[in-house]
Amino acid sequence: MITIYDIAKKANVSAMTVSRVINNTGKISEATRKRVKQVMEELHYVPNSTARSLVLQKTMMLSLLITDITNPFFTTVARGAEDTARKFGYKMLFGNSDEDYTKESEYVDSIVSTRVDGVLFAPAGDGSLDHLTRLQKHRIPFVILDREVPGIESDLVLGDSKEGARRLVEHLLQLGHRRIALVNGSPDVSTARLRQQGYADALKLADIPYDDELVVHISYRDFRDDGALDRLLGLERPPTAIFAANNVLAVGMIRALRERGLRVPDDVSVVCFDDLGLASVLDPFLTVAAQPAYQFGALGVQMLLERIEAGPELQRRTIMLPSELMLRSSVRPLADA
Amino acid sequence: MITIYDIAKKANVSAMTVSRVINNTGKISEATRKRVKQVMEELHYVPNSTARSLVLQKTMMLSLLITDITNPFFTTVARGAEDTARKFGYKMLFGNSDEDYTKESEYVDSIVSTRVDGVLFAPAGDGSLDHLTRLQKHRIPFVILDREVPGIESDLVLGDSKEGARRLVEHLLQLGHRRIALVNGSPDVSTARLRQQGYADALKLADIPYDDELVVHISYRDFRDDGALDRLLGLERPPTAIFAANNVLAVGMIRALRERGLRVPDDVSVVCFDDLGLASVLDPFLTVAAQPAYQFGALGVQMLLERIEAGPELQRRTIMLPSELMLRSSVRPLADA
DNA sequence: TTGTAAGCGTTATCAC
DNA sequence: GTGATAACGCTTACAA
Repeated sequence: MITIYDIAKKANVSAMTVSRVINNTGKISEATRKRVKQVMEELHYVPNSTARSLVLQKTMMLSLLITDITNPFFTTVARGAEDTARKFGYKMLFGNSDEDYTKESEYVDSIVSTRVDGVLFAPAGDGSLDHLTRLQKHRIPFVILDREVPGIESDLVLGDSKEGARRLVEHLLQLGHRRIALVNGSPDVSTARLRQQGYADALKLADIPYDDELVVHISYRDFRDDGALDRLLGLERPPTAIFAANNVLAVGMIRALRERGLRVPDDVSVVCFDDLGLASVLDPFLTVAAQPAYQFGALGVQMLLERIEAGPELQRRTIMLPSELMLRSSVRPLADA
Repeated sequence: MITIYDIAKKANVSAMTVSRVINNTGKISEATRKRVKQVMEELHYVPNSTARSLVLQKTMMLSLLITDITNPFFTTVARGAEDTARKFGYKMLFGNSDEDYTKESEYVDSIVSTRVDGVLFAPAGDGSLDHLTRLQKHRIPFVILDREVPGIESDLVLGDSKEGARRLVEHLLQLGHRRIALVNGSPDVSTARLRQQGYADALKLADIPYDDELVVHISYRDFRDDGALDRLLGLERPPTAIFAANNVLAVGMIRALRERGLRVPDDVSVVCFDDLGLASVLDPFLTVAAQPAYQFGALGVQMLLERIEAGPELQRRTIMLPSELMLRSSVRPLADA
C-alpha cells in the first residue's frame, strides 16, 4: 500500500509536507506542492481514511437504519438520505432491521464499534429504547426517523400520522361508509398508535361509535396475513371499507380480498398511508395519504449533520412533515349512505 | 472514549491481556479473564474497529454499489447482499450510482479510500471500465453484478438475459403477435445488448424479419419518456405488443399507453424483464421474466467473501441465474394470428 | 500466563 | 516553509 511516506521519499520532502498538500493546510511553496502532487498522481496515491479516522476521531460515515428495505417508502427515504450524505462528503453505512429487535441490537453494536459520526435511525418500535439509550451512552448523535420512542429525547423527523389518518377516514365517511375497519401495525409502534387515534377521532367527529371488532393488528411488514381479513369479513356486520395503516398492509389486504373473489372498490373500499412507488405509476389505483419520503431522508441527514456540528447544546428539534391525500380509485361512494 | 488501557488499569493487567480477552487468543487464567470481562461490562467498553482495521489491514466492510435504488430488482438484491454480509460479520457501505458515471466514479474514490475488503459492483455500463480498473489497481476484490463490462475479467453474477428475452418474445409469437416492439435500455449496458439479441433470435427462429423501426432505446431508469412510445405508435404498422427490457421501462410504457387511452392488453400487449415487487402482489398483472434478485445479492456476497479469502489465485467464476417466466394478464392472443 | 515495544497511516504540535 | 515527534487505539512478535 502506498503511504504518505512513499510519496515523501520520492518527492524529497517529509511526510508532513505531503499531508499538508493533501489537506491544503499550512504554507507550502508552489514548487513543492506541484512536485508532491505529481508524485501522488504517479503512484496513484489515495489517502487511507481509516488512519485518518483514527487520529481525527471522525469517520465521515453515517449510519442509516431502516425497518423494511422492501417498502418503497423506506427505499425512498434511503435515497434522500444517501443523496444528502454524499453531497456533504459522508459515506453511508446501511442496515435493515426488519423490525426485529435482535437484528436492530446487533446493528447498534456494529454502529458503536465503527464509531460512525451519526445515525439516522428508524426504530423497530418502543422496544428500541434500550438501543437508543446505548447510542446516547456512547455519545453517538442520532436523529429518529418516522417513529417516536417514548423515553427518548432526540431530534425527530416525523409524519403527521394522526392528521393523515383522520383525513383518510373522513374521506371514507364523506362517501357514506360507516363500517370502516382499521388494519394496523403493531401497537408497539408510535405511528400505529397515532393512526389509530386519527381513525378514532374521525369516527367520533362523525358520531359513529368506535367498534373494537373492526380494529386488527398485524406487522407493518406483513402482506401475507389472511387471518385478519377473514376475521373482519366474518363479522356480523362486516366493513364496507378498510383503512390500512401502511402501504404493505394495504397491498396484503387487496391481494387477500381478490383471492376471495371480492373486488376493490366494488365490494370493499381500501385506503392507506404511504404511496407505492412504481406500483402507483403502473396503475394509480390506491387512494393514499402519501408521505414525502425523500424529504424524510434528506432533512433527516441535514438535521443529523447540524447536530454533529453543534453538539448536545443545540435545542432538540422535531420536523413534522404533512402527508398528501391522493384520491384515486380504490374507494367507491356508498349508495345507501 | 474508553480504551483497552482504561480497562487494563482498572483490572490491574496490561493492555495486551485485555486484547487477548477480547479476541479469545493466547492463554489466560480464568480469574483474570473474568476480572477483565467484568471491568469491560462496567465501563461499557466497545472495541474501536477503526483502530483494529488500521493494524489488521482489514475493515470488515463490504461496499454495495447499485444503479437504481428505486427499482425493486435492486432493492431485493440489496436485501440479499445485506443479509449475507451480516451473517458473516461484515458491515455494508452503500452506494447508488443512478447509472451516472460521475457518481459512480466518486463512489469508487470513496471505496478505495475507505479500504473496504471487497465490492459488490453493479456497473452503470461499459464506461465503468475505468472505475473497475481503478479497483484492480488498488487490489480491491470485487464481484460484478448483473452486467458484464467488456475488458474486465472478474467474478460475475449474471442473469440469463438473452435466453429470458428469447422466451418472452417467443411467448408473444405463440400468441400470434408479429409486430413486436423492443423498448430497450442503453446499448451501453450489456444486458440491453443481450436482451436485444434474444429478441432478434426469437424473431429469426419464427422467420420474422427484424425491423429497426420497432427497436428504441431509453434509460433503464426512465419511466417518463413518452417520445419512444409515440414514435412506435406513429409507425405505419404499429406494434401489437411491446417487450420492455426491464420493469421500469414496462411501467413507463403502460402508463403512457393508458394516458393515450390505450388498454393493456386489449390494445397492446406488454411483457418485460424483472418482477415488480409489491406491485405484483397488489395486482399480478404484468407478464415478466422474473430474475432471482435475492440470489443475485446473496450469492454475490458469498462469491466475494470466497474471493477475499482466496486471493487472486482462485479461478474466476461466473454464476448465471435463470429467470422464471411469470405468465399473467398483460398479454392477449391475437385473433388473426 | 502475562507484559513490553513497535508499528498500522495519518495529523497536531512545536521547533527550526 | 518545512520537518521531527508524539499520538490516535489496537495487535503482533517477542521477552519474561
